[in-house]
Amino acid sequence: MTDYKATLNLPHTDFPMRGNLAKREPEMLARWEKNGVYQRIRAASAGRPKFILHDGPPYANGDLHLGHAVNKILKDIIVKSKGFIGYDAPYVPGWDCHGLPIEHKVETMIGRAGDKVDYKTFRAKCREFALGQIDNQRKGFIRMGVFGDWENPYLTLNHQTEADIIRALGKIAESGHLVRGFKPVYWSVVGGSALAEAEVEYHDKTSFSIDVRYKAQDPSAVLKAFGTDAGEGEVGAVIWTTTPWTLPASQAMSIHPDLDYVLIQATVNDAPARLILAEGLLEAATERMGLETYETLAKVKGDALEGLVFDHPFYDRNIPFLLGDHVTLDAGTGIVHTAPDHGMEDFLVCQHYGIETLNPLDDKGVYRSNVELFAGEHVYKVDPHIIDVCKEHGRLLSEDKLTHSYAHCWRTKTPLIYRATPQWFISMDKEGLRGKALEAIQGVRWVPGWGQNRIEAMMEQSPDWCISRQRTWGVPIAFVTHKETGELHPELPRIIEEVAKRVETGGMDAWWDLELSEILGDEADQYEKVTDTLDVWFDSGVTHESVLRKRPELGQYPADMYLEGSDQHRGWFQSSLKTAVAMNGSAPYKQVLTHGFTVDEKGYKMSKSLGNGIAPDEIWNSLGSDIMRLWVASTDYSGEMPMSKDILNRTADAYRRIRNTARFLTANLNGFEPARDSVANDDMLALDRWAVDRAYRLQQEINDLYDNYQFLQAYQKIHHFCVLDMGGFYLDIIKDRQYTTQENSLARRSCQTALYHVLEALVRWIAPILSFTADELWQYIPGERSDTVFEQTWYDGLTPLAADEALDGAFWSTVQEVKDGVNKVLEVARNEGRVGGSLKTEVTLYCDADLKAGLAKLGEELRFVTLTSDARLADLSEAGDDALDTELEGLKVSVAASEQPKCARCWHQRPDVGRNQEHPELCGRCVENVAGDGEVRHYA
RNA sequence: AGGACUGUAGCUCAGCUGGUUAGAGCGCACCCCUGAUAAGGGUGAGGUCGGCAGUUCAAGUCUGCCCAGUCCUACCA
Repeated sequence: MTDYKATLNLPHTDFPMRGNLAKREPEMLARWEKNGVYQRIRAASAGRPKFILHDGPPYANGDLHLGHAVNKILKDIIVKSKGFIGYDAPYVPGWDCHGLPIEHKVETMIGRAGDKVDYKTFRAKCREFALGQIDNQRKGFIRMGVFGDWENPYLTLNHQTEADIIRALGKIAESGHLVRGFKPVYWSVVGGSALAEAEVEYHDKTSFSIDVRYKAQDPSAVLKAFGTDAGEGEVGAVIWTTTPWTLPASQAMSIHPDLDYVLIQATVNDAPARLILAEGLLEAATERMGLETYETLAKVKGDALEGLVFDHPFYDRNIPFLLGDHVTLDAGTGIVHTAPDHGMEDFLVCQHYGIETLNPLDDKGVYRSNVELFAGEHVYKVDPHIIDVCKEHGRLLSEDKLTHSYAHCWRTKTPLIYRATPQWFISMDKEGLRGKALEAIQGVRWVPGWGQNRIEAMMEQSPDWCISRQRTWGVPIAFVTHKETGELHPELPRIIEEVAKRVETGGMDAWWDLELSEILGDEADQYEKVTDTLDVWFDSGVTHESVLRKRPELGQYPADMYLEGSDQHRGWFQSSLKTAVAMNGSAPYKQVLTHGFTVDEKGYKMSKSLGNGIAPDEIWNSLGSDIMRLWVASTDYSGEMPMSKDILNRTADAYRRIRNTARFLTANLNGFEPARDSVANDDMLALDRWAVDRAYRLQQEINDLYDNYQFLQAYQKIHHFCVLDMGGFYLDIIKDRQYTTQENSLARRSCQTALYHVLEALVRWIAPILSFTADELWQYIPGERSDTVFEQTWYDGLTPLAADEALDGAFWSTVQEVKDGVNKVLEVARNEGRVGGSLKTEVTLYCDADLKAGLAKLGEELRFVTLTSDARLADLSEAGDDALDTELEGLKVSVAASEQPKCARCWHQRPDVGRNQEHPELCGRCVENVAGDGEVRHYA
């Protein structure tokens, strides 16, 4: 038997079937770095319209987790796809470098600033630490295939950036949005410093527990509010507290608007007294106060009592009833003594009612000289004295001790107090920032749309933004204030600029080292430097100023897009918006895209304790970054993003399918030189023109999907194209023609031309997502081409079917339905054991008139579409019992095993096999292909 | 506890303004092929559309409640 295999044009390529990505990706990264892919893209896209995605800086601490990966990969897909769409889309990654977490890390390494090491050394160490973290994270981002200017990222710790942050602060101050105020913070009286929430530990502490009565100034008003005039004796409200030391700062009492409050008749100190407290705590409270007999006189909702005024237990001070949702029935009396100096909720309630703080305690926890009765006493020791004073005034209703969990300083292990301290705020309302911000929100495109509601709600409720921190590792609030008045120096802009210039060269230490006389001359001794640092949210919040405007390759305001996790509505989206509106009166972004968080396959968040987390390096070291990227693209980022080993494996399956489709296309371009062998579209066979048309149409869809950030849809379309249009139809059909026709025949070159066009398109479609694979594939496609696929835009060599095309899209759609019908009938026969492979069969298609006329257009080539050795057309009316219905109206199909001899070359079973003496094992067309002028094909 | 979002076959997703037996791909099962071969082709089985109640002639699609999950309310980035 002659070996005719050698006469076939079988596919061949060196593009490997298996990605082996974990090994190959690093090689590709090395090549990209060596050839400067990012710079090449910049050069290739120079002059195009810009699309600026401004990077939200991750915090420069900790190893990368999947959330980082999702964020950076989404950004990368956008940046790359915008490139293919035709934009110049530079990407400057950034890092957020200041702040408490780094400070903490460094503290554990070298000790506390101002204690074990001096501040300057401490800051230097923080800087060094942050840079180390950045290096680690950067390696990871690069490994994920994210393109950007990794050599020159923006860092909030760059001297230039620090200087610009200070300038931004100055701008905001100039515009009048900045106010100085007070705010309670956790304060360590032993350490003499403010603490962040993260530095608070909770330990048991024994405190005094007292009930105190506040006397109504106008009893009749209270009675009226209760709608009664019953009872006798003083009218008073009862509060309960475990912090008697806060009573000197007591300025109000809070009640809940929806709770029921009762007025009871009781006896206190042998005198009749009427007391107010919450009905829900009546029993517990009266028992605690030892009120054995009492009588309820009236009951009313809290909101009916708002504004009633009482006397302070021992000061001449008005104490009003305020309404607050924070009041509960957990303990006490349902009436909360309210000292804005010493509680966050107290502070907020009072702020709402316009009650300011008193600031009675100094840094060491000692009452200031202006505090009556207790001046000079220490907060830790004053409780008994205060209780005595209450008793003397007849205000004390109960006294006990209580052990409870209480906030302690993590360093000194001493109890903490809340203490109102002077702070700098960006006011939401002083200059109408809130209203302007809400207006700016309207002009932004929020993806998905609910992001707008979310940020609007936050902006509406947002309290003034406290931007000052009593920390070491942060950009200094470079203000100079008058020692007596606390007022900002009138020459603020000049001072800011003086400082900024120094910081540009010397870093933030320049501020701490600065002698005021250098910039203020003789008046220096009247002023002092503010020692607070900026909230790190301010650093990143003003990158629209310090980075977006400043970097020449960006140089644009506002950015086209900000893209972060949904938590950043509260974070960066908001801080950026506030600062931008304060400085420029507009939003810093045109579009905001939000993604959800990663969860496991059951929808639970990833956590160490559940052990359900998957680290990015696990993925890129096993399956490869492209699989991780494909997972990102194939997951709906608008909600939770489930991830598991199983999901990853599914993703890898899909990857292989796309890769193998590309590989098959490549393999069939073996020997094809596009410049030499391409066939003009008009000369191509009908089916080949159809394939190119499919790609043409799909490319338009894909362009729009990428352009609108619908990566999931783009991925699915690409995948379906590979599976359905190509694998299940086109490629299956053209194999015969590819393999059997003459190498340089029109039949084959037409097909190769189509495959080439499809491949050129496909490699670009997948590039934003499967960056490694696309660029690997790029090297195997014939023809002259750029160094990387990323220097390209979408392939422009695709041609749609002509409007007057005889075999149009609808025709081929019908052919696919016919093929489905044949397959079903074939499968029936196969299951009955009557037939095996489709080439061993002959089919008869019984068609109605329309269908028959249509299919007749394919003439003798119908069998190549059905993949059978013979395919005959017949009238539907001729169908016998062996013809089975199909899902296509007007089509019945019968199948029979072919009786004809098998051609040794093309494996079709044809009656003309053996007619040629020279090639007795071949069918007619194979003889023609092997020894003649070659078979002619018209359609398929 | 409040605010926002999510919940359609084992997995990833479609299901427009409510209207025929809820779709696709993957996976799975079975079959074919062995000239894409650690590939390829075909057929098929899988869903009380988170649950309950309601509006409606009609609900996956509207309303309410409930359940589960995620993010934010903690100044922590």
